[in-house]
Amino acid sequence: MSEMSRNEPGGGRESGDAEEKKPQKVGRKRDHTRDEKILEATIDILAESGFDGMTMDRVAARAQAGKATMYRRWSSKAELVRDALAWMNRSHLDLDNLPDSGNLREDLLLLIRPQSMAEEERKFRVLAGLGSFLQHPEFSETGTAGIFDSWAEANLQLMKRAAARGEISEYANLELACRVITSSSAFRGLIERKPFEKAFYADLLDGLVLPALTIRREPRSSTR
Amino acid sequence: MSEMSRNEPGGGRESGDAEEKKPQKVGRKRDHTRDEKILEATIDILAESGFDGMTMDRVAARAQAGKATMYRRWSSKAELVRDALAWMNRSHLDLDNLPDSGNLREDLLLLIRPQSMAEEERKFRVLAGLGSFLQHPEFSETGTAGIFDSWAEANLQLMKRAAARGEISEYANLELACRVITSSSAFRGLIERKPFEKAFYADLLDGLVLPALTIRREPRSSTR
DNA sequence: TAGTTTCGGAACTTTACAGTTTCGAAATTG
DNA sequence: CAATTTCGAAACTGTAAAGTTCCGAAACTA
Repeated sequence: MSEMSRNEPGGGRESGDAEEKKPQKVGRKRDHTRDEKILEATIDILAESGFDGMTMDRVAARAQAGKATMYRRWSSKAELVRDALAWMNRSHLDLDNLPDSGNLREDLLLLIRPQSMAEEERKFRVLAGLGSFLQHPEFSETGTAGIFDSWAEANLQLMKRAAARGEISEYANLELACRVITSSSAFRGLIERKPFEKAFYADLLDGLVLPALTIRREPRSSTR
Repeated sequence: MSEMSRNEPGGGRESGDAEEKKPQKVGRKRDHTRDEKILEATIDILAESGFDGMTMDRVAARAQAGKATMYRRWSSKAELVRDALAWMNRSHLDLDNLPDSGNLREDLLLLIRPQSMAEEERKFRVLAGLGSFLQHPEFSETGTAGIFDSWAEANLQLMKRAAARGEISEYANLELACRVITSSSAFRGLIERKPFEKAFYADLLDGLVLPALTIRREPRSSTR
């Protein structure tokens, strides 16, 4: 988040220099509830129409805001989108409250409840419509890391618990398995643009991931 | 390919109707070597700067062509890009001349020779920069199918041969394994934008795909 | 109350680029 | 040769959207 601040009453950090911009206290205060409304409208429109279809005028209209209000907070469309992505990804999976059924397959499936998947699909749609905006490396991480990393981390914890239970092989490459799950799901959602169905996910687990994790013998070492 | 034709000497298909446009033979002939130069410049710039960074003026300048020449062949930027993608994907993997070392792992690795991988990475860069242009379903297939499908098909044939040799389980889901290989590679190239190294590919094979394919017991049936 | 800053809304300016037209030169045909 | 169509190059047109400015009203401070 990098919003410009000018008439912020709370953030009065004392500056060492004398000629610094001291927090002015005169005038109407900035209404922070507008921020979220604008970010929400931004994500809404990104999900509907992608980056190119998202115009500042449309966002302003959707958020019932004036463009002056928007440009007082974000100096460009790129900055607004960057912050909107961060805002979208603020709700991570709750890593402290993961399913624990005693069975890895069940745990992995419980992770993708229909409710949370609707959210994720929306995020996918936003990402897919982002297009070449994701090109810029500075924004690429903001856009993707928030979604895939937290999911991969959750999967990894489930797998580690399964390993501790002796449910899967001690030789299994858990990080690789997690990457494959997220990669395959992302490819399906972002590139193929197919809906994320439970059957697809179950096939991926049963046909490839779980068999590989439960293999008994040591895998061949990689060639480097 | 859907280029407009007007002064084409060769394509004189006799028209049944009397008032049809008959192939005129007068005037300077169209120089077909310009087509390829323009398509090449298009792909060049797409790889460098993505769809948004590719302007018709830039392509014209790079190809040493006039814009009139371009619009005589393609009626819009979208058409030009579509044909350029098809042109880029004209060199498929040679499915009739696949490696056959007698070992699946070796075959799969032989498929990604460094030389062909440089080509593929370039294609990945083009696709990544295509962004929201890929949104349009009509072009999505042109863009992705040419790259991933032929590769997945080659992998599938190698796996089928390995299955015939008894090298991998009869229960293995070969199509799924191929999809996972292409998906993971595409995610790495398109989303993470990391280089496609042989070590990554070998890890994927050794850590996940080959173990899953060589599993002995029947996998759990998928939940639908 | 006077001064300042916010608000939504709308008009405005600027810029980038797709697509069109024009130009003189070169090919091609009859 | 004359007519026609191509070529590269450049000028031109139209439009969409980013970014700016102005407006009257509201909120806040001193």
